[in-house]
Amino acid sequence: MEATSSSTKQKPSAAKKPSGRTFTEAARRAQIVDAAIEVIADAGYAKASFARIARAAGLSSTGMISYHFAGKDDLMREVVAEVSRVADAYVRPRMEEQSGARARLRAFIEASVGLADAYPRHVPAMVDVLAHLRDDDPSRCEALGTLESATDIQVERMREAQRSGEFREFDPRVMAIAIRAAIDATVTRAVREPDFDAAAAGRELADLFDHATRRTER
Amino acid sequence: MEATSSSTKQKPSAAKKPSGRTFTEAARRAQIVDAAIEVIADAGYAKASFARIARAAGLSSTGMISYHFAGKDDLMREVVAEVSRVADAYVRPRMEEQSGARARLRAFIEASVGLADAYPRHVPAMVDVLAHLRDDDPSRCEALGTLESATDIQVERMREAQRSGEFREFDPRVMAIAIRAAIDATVTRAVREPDFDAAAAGRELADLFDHATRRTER
Amino acid sequence: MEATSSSTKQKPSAAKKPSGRTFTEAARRAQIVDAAIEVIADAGYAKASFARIARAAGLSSTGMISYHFAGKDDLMREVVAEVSRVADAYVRPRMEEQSGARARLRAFIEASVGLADAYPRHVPAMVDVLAHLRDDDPSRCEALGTLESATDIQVERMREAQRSGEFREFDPRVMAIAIRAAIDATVTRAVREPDFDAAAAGRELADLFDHATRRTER
Amino acid sequence: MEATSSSTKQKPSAAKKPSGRTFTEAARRAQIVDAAIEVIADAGYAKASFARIARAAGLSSTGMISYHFAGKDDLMREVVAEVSRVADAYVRPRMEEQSGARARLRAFIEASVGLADAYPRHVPAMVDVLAHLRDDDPSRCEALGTLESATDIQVERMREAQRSGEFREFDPRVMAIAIRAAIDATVTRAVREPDFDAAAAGRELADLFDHATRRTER
DNA sequence: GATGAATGAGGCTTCATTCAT
DNA sequence: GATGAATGAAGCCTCATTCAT
Repeated sequence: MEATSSSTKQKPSAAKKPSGRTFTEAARRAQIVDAAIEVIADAGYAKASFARIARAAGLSSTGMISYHFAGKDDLMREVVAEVSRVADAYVRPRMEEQSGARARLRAFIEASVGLADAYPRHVPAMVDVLAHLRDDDPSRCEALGTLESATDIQVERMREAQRSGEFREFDPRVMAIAIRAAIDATVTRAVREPDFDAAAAGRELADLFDHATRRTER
Repeated sequence: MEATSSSTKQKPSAAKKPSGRTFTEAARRAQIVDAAIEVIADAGYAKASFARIARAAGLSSTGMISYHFAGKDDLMREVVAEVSRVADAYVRPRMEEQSGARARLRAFIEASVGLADAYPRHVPAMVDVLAHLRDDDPSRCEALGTLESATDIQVERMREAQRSGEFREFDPRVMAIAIRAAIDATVTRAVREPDFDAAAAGRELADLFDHATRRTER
Repeated sequence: MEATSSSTKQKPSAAKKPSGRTFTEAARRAQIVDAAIEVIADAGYAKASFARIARAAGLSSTGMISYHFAGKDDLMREVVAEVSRVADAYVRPRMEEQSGARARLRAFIEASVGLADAYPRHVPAMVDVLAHLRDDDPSRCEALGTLESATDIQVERMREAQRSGEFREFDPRVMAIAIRAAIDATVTRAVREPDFDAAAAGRELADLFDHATRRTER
Repeated sequence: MEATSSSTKQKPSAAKKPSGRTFTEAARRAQIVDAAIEVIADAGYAKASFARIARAAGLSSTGMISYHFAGKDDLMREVVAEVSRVADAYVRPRMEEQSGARARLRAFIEASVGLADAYPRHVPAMVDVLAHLRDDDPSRCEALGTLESATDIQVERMREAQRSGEFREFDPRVMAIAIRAAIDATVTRAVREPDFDAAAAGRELADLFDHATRRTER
């Protein structure tokens, strides 16, 4: 996972060492990551300074965050990882209890939008963080890698459904991008606007992409 | 050019002198806005400091920017307005030469994605700026207002097409959000990845939403 | 020689337990001092933080250093003391097996430079530490005291050789400063430049100060 | 505040020049460099923080230093350059009015030590800065380059005097290192100890190296 | 004894903005 | 109008040190 060369320069104390992490340290890290998610979702990445995050986490100084994370990159990487973990844990089982490409795509979309109700801040936070990762950013590789692979899996699934005749012919890559973007935008909207019915929007979005992907018999 | 006419609608509190803008002042503002678009697209909103923008504009000091704009908010508002203007000038005629809701939607999508080739930096810059506008941000109202109204117009158009039977029944609001998000994500991708065929992706996206919106006769 | 006796004079507030030091505690202190010497010689005093030293010593936290030393001053004092001890143990016997002021001065210089081969890190580390001791620094008195007394002894020796007619008339204080400075600079050079012949430089330096001090018969 | 700059303020009656603007910046830089020299000489490099230097320069914030210098490296490089300039301006004419290698070496040493009276803080500051330049430091190249070339020139001069028979045979490199180190140590001592007679010490040092270098048999 | 989490001061740097020229 | 020097507030980060376990 962190096998890439970029992470070799990190401090041993801060770099990912799942094994050598104390329980209390893991707890603090989780606490800080949660606070970061909250702040990013509420105030935006640009204003998510260590000072704000520390305050949200009930810490007395920003030094504490630097103590537990190698730097802002490290924290943001962890934010992305945490949201990915939560999203995966939420979405995957809901997908897997369906069979057939259409039903699974629908389940994927509805579950993804459903996250807006279950974890309202996670998705906006992650979208915001990812929007700020640039090519020159060394942390981009790892964080986006996780996401890209998720996209790749979806592309592969859709390609298979095309071969089996369940889906019509289309460019799976463009479709995957559109699905992802539509979900993220909808979730962000749902979180920001109180009277936005996320569940209904999820069904609408699922309908939308069902129509967009299914084989049209004429 | 059309620069002066559109900006006369700005609130007096935000803009300096809506009507009595000198020609040279308008030119300077345009020059700075262009530089800002370039910097935001290349380096991201977070790194788009006055210093960088001034350098990109060939100005000798950041004071010049502060002199011509009421603040960073004002500049960013103008960036959004400029991109909206350009986008509208590009997309609208291509839409209007079509007739029928389906053809017009297709033209809208293809033209919007086509912006990636015509003005590669404009759309990513605007997406980046809008991602940073928050509820507490006073400039949000106006900047988003422009965008929201564009969305509203599209929602209304789709609703009409539903009434006329050209489009199937769906929530036009969710659809509009999805279309916007998909376009933006595709354009951003197209700009960032050199061997991404924007025109082909535009056609794919148009197909996608054509399937998603059209009346399914069964 | 003055190894133990010198530390018994430390202020009670600075040293923990001058006399009643456990064997393991002494070992820990020595281990830390060695690590400090290594880090200072390699990275410089400015970068010799407790964190770095702890890592070099194989310790898991900087708290250990604070536990064993009253503070950074205390550690640095011990570094100086340790190097002094090592240098004295190396240089003194080589001096004492010579007789006559000229031979002894030569032996002193050659042995001092020879330290660069025997303990490459000790002398640069000490020079670096001493360069950072200032008048307002409370640890200056003691650490420099050790060194000053060494200089005083040498001054006295040279004065005697002047009285006996072996050395010409000169200011022994200036001479002592020059000898010390030349040795330190040469050693530092020798350690930093791999193809610097320390032994040859030692002989050159000894020649230099032999010419500079001996009675010139004309 | 502008105690130093007032002396440099020349002909204010002159019309504004395009270089006058650059001049004010140069004045500020000089002011900051002077303050840095003062602080480094008084408190040591380790404690020469931007905060301290800004205070010594009468500036309201450390941001001002960052505004005028690219970073701490840049400032320190300028410190070294300034001291080199001053030292050269002081030493070179005093050397060049002498003829013969012996007289010139003596003039060089006496003038170098004489700097302690003329510019008491310059030499200690530079010695302290140079002691902190490490191999990994990118600014080392330039700063040390200046110094090394000065040493090289001296080495060449001594080599020539050896060929002409004025100097005895010795390793000019070791000699140059020793001379430099002895001068620096003496100057530092002279500055720190109020009742240290720098002029006398300079003569002593000149004697020392005269004996060390001159051809012995006459 | 030893650990490592916590602290808070201070470091350098960047930023948007103001103001005298 | 234009310039660029000055400002002061954050920003992130490192440090020596303390303390409960």
